[in-house]
Amino acid sequence: MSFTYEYPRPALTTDCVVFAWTPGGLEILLVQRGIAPYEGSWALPGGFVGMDEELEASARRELQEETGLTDMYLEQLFTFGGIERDPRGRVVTVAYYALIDKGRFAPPKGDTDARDARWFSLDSVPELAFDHAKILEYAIERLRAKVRYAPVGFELLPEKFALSELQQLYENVLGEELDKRNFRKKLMGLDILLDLNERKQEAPFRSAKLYRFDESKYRALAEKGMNFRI
Amino acid sequence: MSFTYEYPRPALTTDCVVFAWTPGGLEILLVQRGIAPYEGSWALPGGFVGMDEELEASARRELQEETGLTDMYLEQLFTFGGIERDPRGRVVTVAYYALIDKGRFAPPKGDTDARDARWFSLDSVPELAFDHAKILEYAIERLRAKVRYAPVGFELLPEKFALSELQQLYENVLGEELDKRNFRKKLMGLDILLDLNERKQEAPFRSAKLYRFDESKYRALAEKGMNFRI
DNA sequence: TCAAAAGTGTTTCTGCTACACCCATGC
DNA sequence: GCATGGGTGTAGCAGAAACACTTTTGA
Repeated sequence: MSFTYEYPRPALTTDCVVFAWTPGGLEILLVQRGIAPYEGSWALPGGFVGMDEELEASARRELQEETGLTDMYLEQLFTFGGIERDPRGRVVTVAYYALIDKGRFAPPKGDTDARDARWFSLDSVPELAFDHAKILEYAIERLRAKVRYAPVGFELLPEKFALSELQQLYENVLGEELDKRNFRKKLMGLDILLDLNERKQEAPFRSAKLYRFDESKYRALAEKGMNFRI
Repeated sequence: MSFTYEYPRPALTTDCVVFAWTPGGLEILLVQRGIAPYEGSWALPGGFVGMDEELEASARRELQEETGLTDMYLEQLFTFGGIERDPRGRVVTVAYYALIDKGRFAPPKGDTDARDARWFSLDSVPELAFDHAKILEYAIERLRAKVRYAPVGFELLPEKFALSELQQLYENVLGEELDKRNFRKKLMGLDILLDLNERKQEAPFRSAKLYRFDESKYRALAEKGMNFRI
């Protein structure tokens, strides 16, 4: 089967930078390519956009296929269209980034296109195929900017989390230390955290209170002009 | 001539929201389509991406061809890929927005694809072809956010401008009134305006001092951690 | 001398920053 | 009883917001 057009068309793909957080820091999900070009190299999960498929749906489908992940926060990042970015010819890619709670998912598995899929700590990312290093850099920059003015950090945590976990997450994303008292004051002052009156289990010392991000409350307050700023 | 591929490919275009400022408020540039679909309707300037053309270069070329504008501030906005957005079939568009000093250019002219090109005040934009109303909305939102933390507003003014013009511009973009004294204090405090020791001509009353945005000074200060915030 | 816009300081308030100790728990 | 992270308040400071009058110029 083949498809013919009057004018040449670039191929169109989506690629996705998937972030997760652990107490050790931020991680991203990479797949090892099972086919040329860059066979054996690590790359962002992604693939060609179907003809009847929305761009975001394409990104979600690729993630599902290559890594088993579904239902995560996903946001369009930037479209990369450099002429030489793919040796197979002109390929334009719409890049997305995703934020997931790593605990929600089984360890990812590869598929036919992807031999293997693995988490990498952000400070030990291998060489990446194509221009994926540039895309990753762009994604980190965006995430760093966005956590400051939008409540997206919660997407990286389990539903129930301790304030110290949230603070650590922010420190990892922003790359700077934050004052514990000021951080807690700020978060509590925003009035968007629900105190669950539960405590984290299994600690060899005092256990931490657990909170949940109250999204509907956040929305209501945001309407009224409150603005999230960390 | 025709081009054949193993898998179907969406067509790829760029479209551009061109903003300019006048004392009457913000304006955008629209072209009247000379060909189907939506023949006769007003639309954003744009067109198909060439096979050996960077995305941004495509947007610049289309603007040059359809409106005569060159060398303006241009930034990628978002990629719109809705399945039904173009009746001719699947067309994905990478949207950009541009900021220009209207005074630098002759009144725009149409070309073959565009019967006519005209400026429209933002509060009297006609019905737009395709999903261009959505793209416009997105661009306004982006511009509104961006002028607060980056010195892009200057792109809409002539090289030499009065502080009151800058303030009016900000009021138009943000849709709110600003205090004159606080605005001047803030801008002067940033120390990125060069006092030209000139005054605006042709006023039937006291003439205003002219300033120029000192980009290299801005960059130097930005490096050192100063942050532009209005 | 009037009309129109340019230009200028001070006070108040709010929100950010800096900073150190006691508490609860499991071992 | 000790090691470990959890949890708390206050004072000082900087930047934002509110606010009104004088100056300059041309007609």
